[in-house]
Amino acid sequence: MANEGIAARRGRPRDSAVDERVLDVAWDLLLTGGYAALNVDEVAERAAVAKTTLYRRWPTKDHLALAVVTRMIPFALVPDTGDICHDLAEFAVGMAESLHQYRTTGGSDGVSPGLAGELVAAAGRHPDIGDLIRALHARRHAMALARLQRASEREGLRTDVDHGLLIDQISGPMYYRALITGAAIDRNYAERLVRAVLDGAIIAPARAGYLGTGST
Amino acid sequence: MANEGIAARRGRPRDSAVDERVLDVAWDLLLTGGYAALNVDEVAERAAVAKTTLYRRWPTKDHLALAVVTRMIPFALVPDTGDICHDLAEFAVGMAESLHQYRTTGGSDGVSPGLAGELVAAAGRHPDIGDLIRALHARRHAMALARLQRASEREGLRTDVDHGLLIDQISGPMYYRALITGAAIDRNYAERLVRAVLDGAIIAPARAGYLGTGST
Amino acid sequence: MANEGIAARRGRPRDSAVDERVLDVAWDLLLTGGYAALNVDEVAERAAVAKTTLYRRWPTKDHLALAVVTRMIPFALVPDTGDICHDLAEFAVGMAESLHQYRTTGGSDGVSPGLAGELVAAAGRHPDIGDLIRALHARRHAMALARLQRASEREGLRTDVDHGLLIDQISGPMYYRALITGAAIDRNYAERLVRAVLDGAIIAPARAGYLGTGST
Amino acid sequence: MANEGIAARRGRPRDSAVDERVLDVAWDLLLTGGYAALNVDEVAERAAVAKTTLYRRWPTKDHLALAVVTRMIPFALVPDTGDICHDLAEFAVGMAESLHQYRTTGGSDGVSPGLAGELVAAAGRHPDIGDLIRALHARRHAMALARLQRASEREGLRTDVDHGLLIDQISGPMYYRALITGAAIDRNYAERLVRAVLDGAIIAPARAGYLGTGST
DNA sequence: GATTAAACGAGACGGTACGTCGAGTCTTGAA
DNA sequence: TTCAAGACTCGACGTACCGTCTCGTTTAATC
Repeated sequence: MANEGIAARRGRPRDSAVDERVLDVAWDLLLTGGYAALNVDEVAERAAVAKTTLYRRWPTKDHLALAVVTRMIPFALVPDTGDICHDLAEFAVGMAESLHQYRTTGGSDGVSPGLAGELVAAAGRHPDIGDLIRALHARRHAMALARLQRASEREGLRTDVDHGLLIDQISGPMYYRALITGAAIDRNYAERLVRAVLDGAIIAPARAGYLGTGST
Repeated sequence: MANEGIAARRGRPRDSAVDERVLDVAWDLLLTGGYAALNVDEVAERAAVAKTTLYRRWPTKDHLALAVVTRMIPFALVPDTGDICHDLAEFAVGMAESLHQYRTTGGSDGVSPGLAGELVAAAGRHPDIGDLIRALHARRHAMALARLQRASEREGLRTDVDHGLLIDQISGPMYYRALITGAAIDRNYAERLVRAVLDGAIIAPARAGYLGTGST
Repeated sequence: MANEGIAARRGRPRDSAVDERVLDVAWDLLLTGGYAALNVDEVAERAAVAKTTLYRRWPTKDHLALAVVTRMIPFALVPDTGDICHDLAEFAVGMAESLHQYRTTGGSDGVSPGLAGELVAAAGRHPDIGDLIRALHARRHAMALARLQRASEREGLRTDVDHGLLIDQISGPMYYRALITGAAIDRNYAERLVRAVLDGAIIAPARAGYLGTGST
Repeated sequence: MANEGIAARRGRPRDSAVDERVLDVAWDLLLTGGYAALNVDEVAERAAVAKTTLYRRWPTKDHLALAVVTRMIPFALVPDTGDICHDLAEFAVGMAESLHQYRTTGGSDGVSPGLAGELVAAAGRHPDIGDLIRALHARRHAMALARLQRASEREGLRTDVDHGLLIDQISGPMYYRALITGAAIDRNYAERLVRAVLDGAIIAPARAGYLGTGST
């Protein structure tokens, strides 16, 4: 997102320390007071950076916010331990943790969508931000798809179920709760969700795997 | 949202025509230019209403937007025809249609979250808006739960599946696509989703019901 | 300012207690926070009076303010003890005291014109208020003129000096200091002023009168 | 009022053309409709200046008004021709002319205090405006004092009269009439006033000077 | 006693302007 | 060229306060 021109360009080179200072400050503001507290002037002042410099790197406050967030909040990845139940559950838990972080920035009440909501809105305001976010999710989707593919081949996942749909059934409820209903998204919910989704999608033997039968 | 106290209220009563004019104008602006075009001054002027009056009823632009939207975009309800597959599919389709409307206000590209994203952000900015939205969804959730309960009793829905989770698995992906991935949410997707979710949740005979086997 | 038509009018008569309550409250607000604190809504609420009622009596906040002020701040009159020096000095001192009161409303610093300035502005905004104020001053002017006339006849005041001018030379500096320069207006200044003005206007014997030679 | 730092300041320098445009427009509005017509939004628009820029220079509408006025209405100075009678008369006439300008802005009736009244009120509302105005008058006062001092030395002005008081006796009535009584303040009045004040303050020979005996 | 005229309390309403906030651009001088 | 500083534009928001209007209620004089 920042710079990296290849050929040594004329003139004074960009100070890479700037990126760091700015993103740190911005993250701090986001943590403290949420999106509303992310004020460009404030960021510039605290980071001892000119607004010009700032805008040279991020064309918009929204872009800055996205940069901060993608840097600080890990994007849930899909592990591959060989146990699809376990891996999907971990995937869901990672997602839950990310979303929880979004929720709790700005001293929020833990129910409101918080930062995540603002980023969704930002995606609506700036097509390129939308593209970025969608690309990010597409990457994750592809990763999950690949994992499911391997599960089909090795772990008895039914091949007649729509893998994409299956991923939606896991990711969707997480975001739904985070953004809309405000319901809790913890490890317990993540695991129950994965179990429910996989139930019926896996041929017998796998059913007795990692997640057991569990109860709420 | 407006008034209707029962006991003879003192003072000049609120002019209910104001609500109508304002909401109409606001809706028009939203349709035309999206959330960014919803300008309080403009609304006031076009509706021939003083800004003070406007702020007396909706304390914030966000509140006004929510009012407009809840009035103009029908909230998907859960029908009850006796066929749970069909009913849930209709429910999902209704939701899809609502979300599609959110997406396409303001001449959007049909991929970005559009108005819905802004409302989610608004829910994060104003606790009371969050509460309202959550209450709305809770009402819908309860309605769906009741429908599933009846399905357990009459239509062979397995009783050992978590009904709440089941609803999340339907609503979640819809919102996920609407707000995050930008993927299409049409009748086809809605039906596939419901089929996938119910598959395994219903005891044999029902499987051959309304939705058939279908294909992407 | 209030009412009391002569012939008993039809309908409910005005409640004279209202005037009192309102003026008391208004005066209190003026004292506490100056003209800026004189808020019509606040007055109405504190006096437990409807704004309608209030506006039925004083067509404007400015009118109300004037009413309050003319009720609470005594208008300097011209005494007649037979000693023109003494009487004019007392007159000036009375004026000084009134102006001091204006100055010190609203926790002022004692230099700013305070309430008096606002009333002057009000006189500029509403012709009728201007007329009222001018009439008030005209009345005082006439009174002073009459006093000077008697001084001409009995106390050796030179008849070739312009009495009107003489009054201006006394009143003027008082208001000038109160409204413009912020200089002190106390008894000392009042007396020095009168002495200076009368000096030369009075035939010898009076010069050794009430005010002596004084210094400062 | 504008800038003029000496040391080369960092950052974009203030555009001095802005001051000019704004003050011109504001003056125009004042002339046309008086203080009530001095509308910040209007000024900004007509001067093609952002409101923010405007408020950066004048923190308040009142401050702007004062700036306009001090720029456009010449402040009466004290000439020195060697004839104290003549000079003071000119001084008074200058003051009269200024005050007349204040009175006649906004198509006033020529009796009400007009703009001057509003400025007096402004001085009461904002301590710094009061300070500015008082400083302005203090400067004039000092100038007049100096002139009187020279008159004492060269023109036979009695040294035992209080020069400050003498100035008050000239300035005071002018402002008194302008702000309070609404009486005319023309050259004739100014000259009569000066004559009356100096009469008795000057040792014989000077009495037959510039102003003669005059009549109303 | 019924009617009627006016005052009153409460509070919504219209209108106008003010001052503020924040985003993003532009113009300097210095590195 | 980049950077720091800071002025500038643009646009909207929310607030404040004034004075009017519309109810329903109360008080008294009149029929």
